[in-house]
Amino acid sequence: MSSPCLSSILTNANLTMYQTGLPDIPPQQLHALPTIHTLENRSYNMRGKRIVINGSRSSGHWYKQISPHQWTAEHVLEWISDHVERTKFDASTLSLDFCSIDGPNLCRMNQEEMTAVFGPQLGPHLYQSLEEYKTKYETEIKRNFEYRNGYDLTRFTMESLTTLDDTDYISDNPSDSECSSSANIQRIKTFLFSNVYDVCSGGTFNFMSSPESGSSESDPEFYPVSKVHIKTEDGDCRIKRPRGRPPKVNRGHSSSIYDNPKKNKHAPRGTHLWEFIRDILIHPEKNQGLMKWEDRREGVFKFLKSEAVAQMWGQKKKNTSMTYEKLSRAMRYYYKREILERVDGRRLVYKFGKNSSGWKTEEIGSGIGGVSL
DNA sequence: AGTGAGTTTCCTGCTT
DNA sequence: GAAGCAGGAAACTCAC
Repeated sequence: MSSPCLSSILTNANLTMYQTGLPDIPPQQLHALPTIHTLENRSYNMRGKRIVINGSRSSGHWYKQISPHQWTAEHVLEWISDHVERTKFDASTLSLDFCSIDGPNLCRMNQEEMTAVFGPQLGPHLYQSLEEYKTKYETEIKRNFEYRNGYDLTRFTMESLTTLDDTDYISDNPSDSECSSSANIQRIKTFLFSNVYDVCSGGTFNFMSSPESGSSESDPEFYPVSKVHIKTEDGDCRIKRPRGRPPKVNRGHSSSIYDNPKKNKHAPRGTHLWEFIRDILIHPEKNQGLMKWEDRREGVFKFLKSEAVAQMWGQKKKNTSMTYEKLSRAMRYYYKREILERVDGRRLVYKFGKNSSGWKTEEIGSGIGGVSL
């Protein structure tokens, strides 16, 4: 059975999935935008559980972020749609019967079956694409697990791992005697579940390919994800990420499409945050209601537009994800070095400390600190 | 290549 | 409840 409406169904499926109205943002900027990953809430089904994922980065290709074994029918539709679009294939010749197929069932199909379903032109193309996604996902997840837990998973397929039950004991680590088989399986399941469902806990990574290319030739990249919450019907279970800045992935691989083109993220000496703040205060032309002196002689000042100042600082450092929260953390580090002093009980108010310079009227007047009015 | 400085990016807990 | 503050932790870039 063929349908002339399939292409519109594919389009509708995509519209349904991507109706957030995200603008076209280059991947570098997408990577840096602070709020872009908080825009979507999504639901997936896995073994009868409804899972709501809040706050994953959106690329517009959700299926690429999930293992093919966990694709829903929507993801499969999205994936087919992508290939139909890319290959300029006539979607009207496709059978609608297979548009409700989900990832696990899709993964069970061999090349002949795919060709029979999707035709000799699209079938092999889809089969090859699916194999690529399966392989990459399995390899990376296993590698991450092995790296963190020391188990050798090479003899297991993704299917066998996701369907492990507690009677299977797969530890290859003889020193892991205290670890029961059940606990082991649970650990692996938890890890796989976390990876498959876009959960990042420090060393866990998300799977995504270039939104620009959208092609299977472009290698999907792993990158860290921030602030992901998972809810199940059993109750809210927020996955905690470890403290500290998440490690940057693909360190040293400058060819990555996600490498930020900015080279000098770190400000050159002489343009420290406190100096930037000071310059805003002493240069009225730079300070358009952003900050004000509370006590000029004492060096007490206040942020009037904290986020705007943070944005300016971010602009200077070529970091579009700068926020007042981050800026203020850097400000608080100045307390220890006595560049700033605490002003207790007053929000957005800071005071220059004894190790700061160039803000006093007499200094400015005599040109100390390289500042002139 | 190693190291330290100065952030940046997370977090939790508390206060306003 | 939101916003801000405080400070721990870890990772980052850059200068030396």
